[in-house]
Amino acid sequence: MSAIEFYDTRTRSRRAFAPITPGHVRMYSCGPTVYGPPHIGNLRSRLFSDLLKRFLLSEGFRVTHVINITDVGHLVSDADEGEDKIEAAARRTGKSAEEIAAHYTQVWRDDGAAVNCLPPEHNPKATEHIPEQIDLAKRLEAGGYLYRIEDGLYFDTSRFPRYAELAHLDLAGQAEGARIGVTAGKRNPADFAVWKFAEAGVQRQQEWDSPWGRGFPGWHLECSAMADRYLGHHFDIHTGGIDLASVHHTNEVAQSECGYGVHPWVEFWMHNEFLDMGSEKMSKSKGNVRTLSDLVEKGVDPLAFRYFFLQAHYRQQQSFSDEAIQSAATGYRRLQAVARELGVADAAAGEPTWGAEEAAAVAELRARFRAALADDLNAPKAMAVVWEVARHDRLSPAARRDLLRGFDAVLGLRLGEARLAVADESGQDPRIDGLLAERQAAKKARNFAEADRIRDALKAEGIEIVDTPAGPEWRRGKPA
RNA sequence: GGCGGCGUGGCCAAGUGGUAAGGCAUGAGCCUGCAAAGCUCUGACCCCCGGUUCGAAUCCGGGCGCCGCCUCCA
Repeated sequence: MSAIEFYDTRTRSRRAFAPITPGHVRMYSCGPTVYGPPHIGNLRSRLFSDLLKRFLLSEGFRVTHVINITDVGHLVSDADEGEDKIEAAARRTGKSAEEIAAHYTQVWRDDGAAVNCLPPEHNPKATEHIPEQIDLAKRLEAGGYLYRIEDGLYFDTSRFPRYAELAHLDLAGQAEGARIGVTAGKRNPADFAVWKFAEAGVQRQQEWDSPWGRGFPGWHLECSAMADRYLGHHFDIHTGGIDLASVHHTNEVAQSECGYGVHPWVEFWMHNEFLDMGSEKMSKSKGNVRTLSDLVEKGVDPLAFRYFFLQAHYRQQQSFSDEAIQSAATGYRRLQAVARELGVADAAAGEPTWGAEEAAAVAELRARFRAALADDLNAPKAMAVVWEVARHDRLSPAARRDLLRGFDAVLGLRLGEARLAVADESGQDPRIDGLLAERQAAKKARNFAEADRIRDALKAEGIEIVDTPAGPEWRRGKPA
């Protein structure tokens, strides 16, 4: 078996992967800041970490996966100024910060479940780990990494020589650029807040006492503190969107390596690329973010989005468009049809038996599927193997069923399961079933005009009739 | 100004030195009362120009085009 290789952002290279503790992988994924609905780009990140986790599980590793919920401290704008996102949303809607956070945390969990992501072993909230964050800040203060200015406690990036390492930053070059805003009092442009002081006269909903006064933690602090709490000082994999590398992750590294005295803090940094939205580029300020619910409203099965995700490599920008998601939905539907016919989800099916020749073919396909994923998680290549099995005309149904079942443990497409999507159950509505019977009778009498009339009438209601070898079925889609 | 990525058939997308996976769509056929579904068949001068090589989509140089990050952002 070939070695597992993953691309690591820090070293900008693909390396053989092996967990620090044999047999046990510890990974951390940057989760949502819960001030608004997750969009499909966020979902790509979630799906990426889920695919990674499922693959590691299929390799026999025990996996401890942590995904944080950031429910405080993420500022609306520029470096370390502006309003806290959650406080801002609360003010805008008249709800409490807790209500906002609780609501969007639930949406995030529901979306993850809808696309069949495994729940993380730990899903810690920043507000429930304030002591851990204060502890880290104290460690940094003791090490002389912090300095205090008017609005908060800042990390002095010049004290950390490896600051630019993860994202390969050219700090001097950047400083010449016009886009770096400089907060008054900061020693270096890249310095960031570890603890922010509550402003006098401004009543925040979320603030805590600390050795430095009342306030709230800086955005990056919670990830370092919670990763440490659940995974220890040194762990295997940290994932997130590519945009997080240069600021958020860079700052996490600075805090963690200086605070906990480790290097490297994380063995593999894995970043997923963005969804390319083309002309309809998503922008929260423009209010045109696309969410999973938007897709569902258009009749797209959430798992069709998962299928869509699997069609491109995670480190490649993936073009999203209605046409692209619709073709994925079609492909997914067909794959499901095959899987159902094969009984992929039928628990009753016993251990398959096959001859030596077939066993060799099965082993070869299984090896290619596994090798594709071991090759820096090349999902599209693995999907090609899936289709090869789905359309194989020489393997026995039992062999194909067994292969697809094994593949799906990693893919998470719920292959072969009866899905209750928009439209599955037929035979549940007496009126429609009655009309269907009438149509059958008309067909039998070769009165096709009447048969088609019934079909058209139902279609006008958004109900589609499909004749199958087993008889007519109907399903309710969206009204045309 | 700095950092990084991409440009493969109508669309999405693998492939990083030996002459192009897969999905969707299109067209033709089979099936069907008609549809739908399903099945079979169907398509590529790999952005352009140079170079290296026995051999390049794959490496190098130069163009052109597109995108992301550096500021909250997956």
